[in-house]
Amino acid sequence: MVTIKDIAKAAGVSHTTVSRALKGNPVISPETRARIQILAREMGYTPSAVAQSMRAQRTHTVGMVVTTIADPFVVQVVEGVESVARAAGYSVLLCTSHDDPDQEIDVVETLHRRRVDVIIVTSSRVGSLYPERLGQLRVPIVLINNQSEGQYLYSVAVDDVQGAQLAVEHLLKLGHRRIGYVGTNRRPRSSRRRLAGYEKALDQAGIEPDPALIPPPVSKADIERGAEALAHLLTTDATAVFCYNDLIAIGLLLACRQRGIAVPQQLSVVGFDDIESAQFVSPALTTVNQPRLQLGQLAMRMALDLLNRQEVQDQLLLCKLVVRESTGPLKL
Amino acid sequence: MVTIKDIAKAAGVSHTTVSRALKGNPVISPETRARIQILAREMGYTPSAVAQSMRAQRTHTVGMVVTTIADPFVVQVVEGVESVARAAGYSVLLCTSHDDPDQEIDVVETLHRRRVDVIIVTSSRVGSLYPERLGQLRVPIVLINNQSEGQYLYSVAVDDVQGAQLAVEHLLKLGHRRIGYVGTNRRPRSSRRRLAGYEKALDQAGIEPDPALIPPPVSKADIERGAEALAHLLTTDATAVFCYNDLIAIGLLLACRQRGIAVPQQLSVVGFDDIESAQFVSPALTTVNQPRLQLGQLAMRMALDLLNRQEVQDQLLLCKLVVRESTGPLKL
DNA sequence: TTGTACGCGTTATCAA
DNA sequence: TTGATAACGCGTACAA
Repeated sequence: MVTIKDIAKAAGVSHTTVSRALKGNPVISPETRARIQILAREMGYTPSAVAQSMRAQRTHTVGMVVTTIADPFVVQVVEGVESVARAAGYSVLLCTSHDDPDQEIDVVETLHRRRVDVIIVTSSRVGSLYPERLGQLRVPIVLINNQSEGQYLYSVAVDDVQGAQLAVEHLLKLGHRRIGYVGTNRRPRSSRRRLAGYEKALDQAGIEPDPALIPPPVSKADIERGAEALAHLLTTDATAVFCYNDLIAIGLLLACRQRGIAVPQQLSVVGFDDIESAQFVSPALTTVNQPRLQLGQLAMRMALDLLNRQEVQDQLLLCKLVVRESTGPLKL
Repeated sequence: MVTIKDIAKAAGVSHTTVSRALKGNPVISPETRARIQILAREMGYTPSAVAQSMRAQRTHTVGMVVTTIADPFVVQVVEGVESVARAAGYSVLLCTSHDDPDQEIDVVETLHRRRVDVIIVTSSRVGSLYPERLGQLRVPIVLINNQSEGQYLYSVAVDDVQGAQLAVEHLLKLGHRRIGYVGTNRRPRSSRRRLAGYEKALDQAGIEPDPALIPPPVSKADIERGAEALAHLLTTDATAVFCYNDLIAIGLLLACRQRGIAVPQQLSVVGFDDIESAQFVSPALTTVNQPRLQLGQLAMRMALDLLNRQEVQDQLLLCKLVVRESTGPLKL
């Protein structure tokens, strides 16, 4: 690996001069600067970011912790983070926690060991776990859609309440009155919030929420959760259902097809997330779009602000309703 | 940030002793070792990977270059790489090239500057671009499903020919004789290979390939490409079609629904990749499964072998056929 | 058993 | 305009 010392030797100057010449320091004479720059190119020199980090006590690296990359939600968030990061000269260290608090702590330690300048975590549970350790680390942490309260933390999140309201108001406008909600206990906090939005919308329409229309959450893969929730709802008089996310909604749709239940004629279905598959299922899924790319971009911008010692404020992003074919007017 | 020197000062020993104590060097007396380890924990010490990299001339970092994370294909490959990497004590720097050769070169330079130990690139075009520079870098590069030939490079790929053969043989077994192929020019190399597999399967069945059944590739988003290809095929007597990938196949399926063409009764459709949406579309898509997770794992293992100066050999992975509902027997 | 000194590659400070 | 030196944090050869 060629270093500035190698170049210095070849040019017959000190490595200090080389360093200055390469960064265009005006104190170096134009001729030597040019000579050294050419030499550096010829020798295939690339400055060592490791040494620079060592010296500057800054790595220009952001640690990104996700539950799993396989989650269609996560993908675009990462994309948003990466694009903003790279534009600002930062690189992204990607780690997965597999939704396991222990692994989440483990990767946060790894990232700290690697001296990342800032950490971004999606759907975290880390906050409540060990605040004293976070205090020790002194690494700013930005949470995306975090599932836990905590100090030392900054956050960017989607407005779950507002999104859920959009979904349920849409169903109400179509004439539905008996509307179910299928939650999850794998994301307790946002599931509670979407439930709150659901109840708020019903409340504003003067409808009393009916616990019978809310199948108790079970810990299962989302697709099966949807099928199972359908079985429960069929024992009720529900004419529409709002699901915690698209995968659950898709599982429910597939179960409808198996059981010969017409969507939306017999049952209207709304999801949440707007993942890619939502537009391809049949009928295409009406859902609530989370601005995922924006979520990632905003998180990274907030991270940059933190690094520049700017004031930052927690952000709440609004969702948009995407009406497709899985919802229709109430049939009497 | 607390360093071994801080601990040394607090313990009244030299930083050398601290260093040795913390890595359990048996030359240190058990009492001082214990004392120092406790002290280190209390002070919240984490060794600096930056300094360690500096000293060891090794970063234990792998650079991963993908076209875009949004590609459902890429996701699992990254997952495979990350899991093997982390198990081996490596971290992953993730970069996107957006399928732009310039950006691809740019990120490779960035990764080199950061002194990653090895680089993994998916669907690369980098190989042919600047072999002399790659020779300078001296960073081993592992390519996944690469689209270009080149030296200094190691590769892991899926057997496109075999996968395509599986798909077409399946259609032949169902009685189809007039089978179309919808390729792409965005992945020229693997599209050519899948075409080769298609032709090979036909050949073995004693069928002459008919160029009329192969809509000329156009540079468009995959979904539209599928719709457009269907329009072309409807002017022929094709009874089945094999698509370069699932997104094209899904686009074709959606177009069929719009035009009222029954799948598989009037047209059998096969995709390639087995992305998540393939199981959710209606009818569920018969497709060729690429072992994506394995692809990523294998690439990272090969990377580790390279770092340990072991012999490595380019690998070709076999695909599996996944029969769902979009293919059926030829109707006479 | 412990400590001293040095180097990894870069940049800032001070001196010439 | 250029150079010598030190420092970032760690690990190791060598000395005590």
